[in-house]
Amino acid sequence: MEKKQRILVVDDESVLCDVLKINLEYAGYAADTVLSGEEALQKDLSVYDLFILDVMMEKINGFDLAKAIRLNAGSNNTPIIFCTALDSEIDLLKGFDVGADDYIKKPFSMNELRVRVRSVLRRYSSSHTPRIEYEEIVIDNVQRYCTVAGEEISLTKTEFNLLYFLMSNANQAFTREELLSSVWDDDVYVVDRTIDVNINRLRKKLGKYGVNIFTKSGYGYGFKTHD
Amino acid sequence: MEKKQRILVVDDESVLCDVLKINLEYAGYAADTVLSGEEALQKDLSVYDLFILDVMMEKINGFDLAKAIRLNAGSNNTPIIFCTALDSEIDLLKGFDVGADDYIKKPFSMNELRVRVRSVLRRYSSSHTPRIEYEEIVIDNVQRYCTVAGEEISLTKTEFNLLYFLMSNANQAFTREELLSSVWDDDVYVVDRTIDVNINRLRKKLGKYGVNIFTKSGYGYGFKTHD
DNA sequence: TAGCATTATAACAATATTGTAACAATTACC
DNA sequence: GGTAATTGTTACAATATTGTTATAATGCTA
Repeated sequence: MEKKQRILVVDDESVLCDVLKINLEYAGYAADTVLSGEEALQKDLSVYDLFILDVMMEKINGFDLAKAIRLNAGSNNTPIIFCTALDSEIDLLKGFDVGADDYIKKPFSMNELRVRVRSVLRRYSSSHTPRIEYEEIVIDNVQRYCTVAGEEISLTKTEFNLLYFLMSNANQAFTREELLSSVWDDDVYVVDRTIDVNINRLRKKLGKYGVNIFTKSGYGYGFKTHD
Repeated sequence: MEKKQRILVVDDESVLCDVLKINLEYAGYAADTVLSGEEALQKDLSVYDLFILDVMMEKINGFDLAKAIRLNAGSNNTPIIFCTALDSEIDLLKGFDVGADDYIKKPFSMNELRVRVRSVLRRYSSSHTPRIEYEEIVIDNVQRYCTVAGEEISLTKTEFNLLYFLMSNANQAFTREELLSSVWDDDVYVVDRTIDVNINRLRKKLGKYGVNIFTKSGYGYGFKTHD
């Protein structure tokens, strides 16, 4: 089991903290929450892989907290996602050189959040799981090969990325939109049926394990490791 | 017409209860009031979307009541706003791991209260819960699975959304109109008997738990977690 | 309990979604 | 530059889902 990535959520609304914590943990991260910038600064910031900060908080606001995080040797490179309720704050954010890696406007859905978090972490963390195995499938992200029952199957880049993503997030269903934003580059636009085609290609190449890629009709796809 | 959100006010001052009730109802919520924690615990807590608790009450104080609410399966995620007269209690609240979602200091204006209530309710949405369980039924919005007694039952998109909605608002009856506007896309028009058919399909797939979907003749449907 | 209203259910039709092959566009590689 | 591999798109076939209707069953009220 891979080491979970740690996320610190700083928001003064404890409901939102709870909901975020539940959802992030469900998505496979280790999440801590604190209700203020002061509390955040008492923590050991170096252990986190991502910060999610509310912009508008009493005393220390999100911007100032971000600055403090940037000054801390152990966290000066850690990505930050801001939550904001107001458009005016977004403008501020963009102008502001505080190192916002992304922002998300309240109210947001948990799906949206998961996509952002994953995408930011993917950009920043070099620590991907190098190798994932499921039964006879081995997918190795360092050497970039995939074997099924010892035999190498040649996957194209897209197929590889898709399978790697699905397998590293096994037993979750993803919408086509989520897959697009998680597997494809941010700046390309492809129609969502493209995913179906790539799923189809993957299934064929996976042979008897093709059925492990499941379809949720009306929703999307996923990789299952059990029935 | 959207279903009104229900609020339970627990305060031992009956004048304050009345004032709160009038104001909350005026603001468009359905408000019930009780004068003690004991009375509160006799209610079906699962129908409420928010609790407003006085901290200082005889016998069961607000903190203990909150703990009880958190232990109840149907209300363990429901937000709580505490009312308190003393600063010392606020400090306690912050330190206390009871899941206070907000607090408001007495005396407060009705405006203040409405702002808090709206903000907490807006942030919190039951649809954010990744996973709901009731006895042997598990419905998981991340994996998009529904299992009954460990066995996956395959639900279509509509069936899934319907069950998820009913279970996340358990023990409430919804009219067909409400279900249409909550579960179906806004831009589709379907006749309301369609809901009966989908309810019927769900009941079949739920097997012995089919009876948990109750019919309120002349009104609509709901999901009950007890008799 | 009769009579009306409402709901349950099955069967069917209409729609929507997905699978797949073929092709075109793009990229990678000698 | 030419060739092969990759990738995205489209079209159409195959499935699956969804809504509607008709009729049976049940519930409600006087």
